[in-house]
Amino acid sequence: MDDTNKLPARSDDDIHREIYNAIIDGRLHPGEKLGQDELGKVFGVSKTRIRPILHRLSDQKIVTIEPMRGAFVARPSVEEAREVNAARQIIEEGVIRAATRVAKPKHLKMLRRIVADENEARQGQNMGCAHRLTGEFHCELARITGNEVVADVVRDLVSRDSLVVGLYQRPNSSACSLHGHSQLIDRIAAGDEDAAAHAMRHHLQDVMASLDLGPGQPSSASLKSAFSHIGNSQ
Amino acid sequence: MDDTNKLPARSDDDIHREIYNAIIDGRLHPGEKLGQDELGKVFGVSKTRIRPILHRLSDQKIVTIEPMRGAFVARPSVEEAREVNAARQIIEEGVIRAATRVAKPKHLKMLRRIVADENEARQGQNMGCAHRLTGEFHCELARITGNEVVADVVRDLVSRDSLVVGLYQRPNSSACSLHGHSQLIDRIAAGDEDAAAHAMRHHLQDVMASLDLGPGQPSSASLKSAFSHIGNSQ
DNA sequence: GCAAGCCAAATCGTATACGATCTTAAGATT
DNA sequence: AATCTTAAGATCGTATACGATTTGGCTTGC
Repeated sequence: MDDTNKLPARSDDDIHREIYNAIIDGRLHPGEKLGQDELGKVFGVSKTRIRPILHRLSDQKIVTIEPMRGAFVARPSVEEAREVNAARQIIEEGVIRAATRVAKPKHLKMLRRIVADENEARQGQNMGCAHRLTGEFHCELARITGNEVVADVVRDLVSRDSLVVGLYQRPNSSACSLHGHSQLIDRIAAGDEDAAAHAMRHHLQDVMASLDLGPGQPSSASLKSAFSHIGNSQ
Repeated sequence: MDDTNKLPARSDDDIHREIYNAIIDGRLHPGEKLGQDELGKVFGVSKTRIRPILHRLSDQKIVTIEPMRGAFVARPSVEEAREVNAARQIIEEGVIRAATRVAKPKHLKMLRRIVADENEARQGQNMGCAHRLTGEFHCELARITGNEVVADVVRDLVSRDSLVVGLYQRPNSSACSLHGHSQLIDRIAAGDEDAAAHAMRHHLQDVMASLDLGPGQPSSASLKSAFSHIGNSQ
């Protein structure tokens, strides 16, 4: 939407965001190889600039780097999935408590709008967009605290969970998050901190329970096609 | 001297940790310049390997990178200090609640031991060690949750706060944390989640209040002396 | 026919080299 | 004397080049 006819993304942050989004949006699948030379050609730069970006993604646990083997889109294990979810339960409890204390009507409005958009996307069978908005809800909730550090932490966790959901989600069982989100908003609106915290924990548990924790298989797609919108031919 | 690479092959993580610890322990002061060539000579490697490490430290907000200028030890502003502290209040509330729910006697024992060590260090005027243990207490508290993701998040936040404290701490007003930590342990031992959360918020507020938020001055020390224990000549 | 070993191709990790940009300091002008 | 200009030095950012390691296939032997 923003980078249509702009020739190759220039800054390191742009390239980082490009790969990041490609992974979160599911255009690059878990397990897929991210060759340095190949990515360099895609973005029209040398692999010297690609390497630190891959390491940064590795720090974010979005990418796995195997020494002398290369970088791959992370394929979180079931154990890691459980741990990230548990971390979200712990951290987002503090977040929703803080948010409940300071939430104003405009914040609630914003949250309701996200839920509405998510509902709309889901009705339109636009599952990718709906999935993205599901994460956006939690990020927006963190932003209510007015604390950017907290927002960053939550965003990182949500990103990792996006990978998990993409891997282990059952075909058609994700309507529960809509009800969960609405319930969270109601609790916040009521100013009931304990109830909101309780609802958050259960909401995240529900999301976890809705997953199919059998091993997901990485379907390999073309790397170049995922970045086709950049329009840089080798 | 024979610099024919007889130092144990240092991994990037080792170098990262070395610089990281030097900053957290206060051997490198906020604002100090971290030249790529200079650091490369210190560790006996090329700046090619130093650069990504500096970027990684920049992601952790421990180092500031000014484009085309270089890297410097981060000198968090008063505003950033407040934000990190606020983030800790939000996140560590969730942490201490989770810890209270699952804490076992051995965990309490570990926490009390850290407080004892901290007290001992403070009596022995070993303020650097005492300061480090103050952070260690909060990290250990996070580890009680059994969740490594949470522990990592807390460690990052505590690290950033270490820089803040090093910059803005008043000469001799840091005994309050001892009482605060003991109180936290008591609340956890009592299994009173709400009281523990309340105590945590106030503890972190107290730490913040004990700071002198006048501008701290960066004292520039020699870069090589900070890594003198590595013993790499030239 | 199958397994083990070796060689070639590919890819990664690091060092070196080079152009770009900022800083510094000296010199000329007002 | 102060300030603007300019040139030299230093440092950063990137590309290229080279050694190290893995992979996959082919040969060889059983």
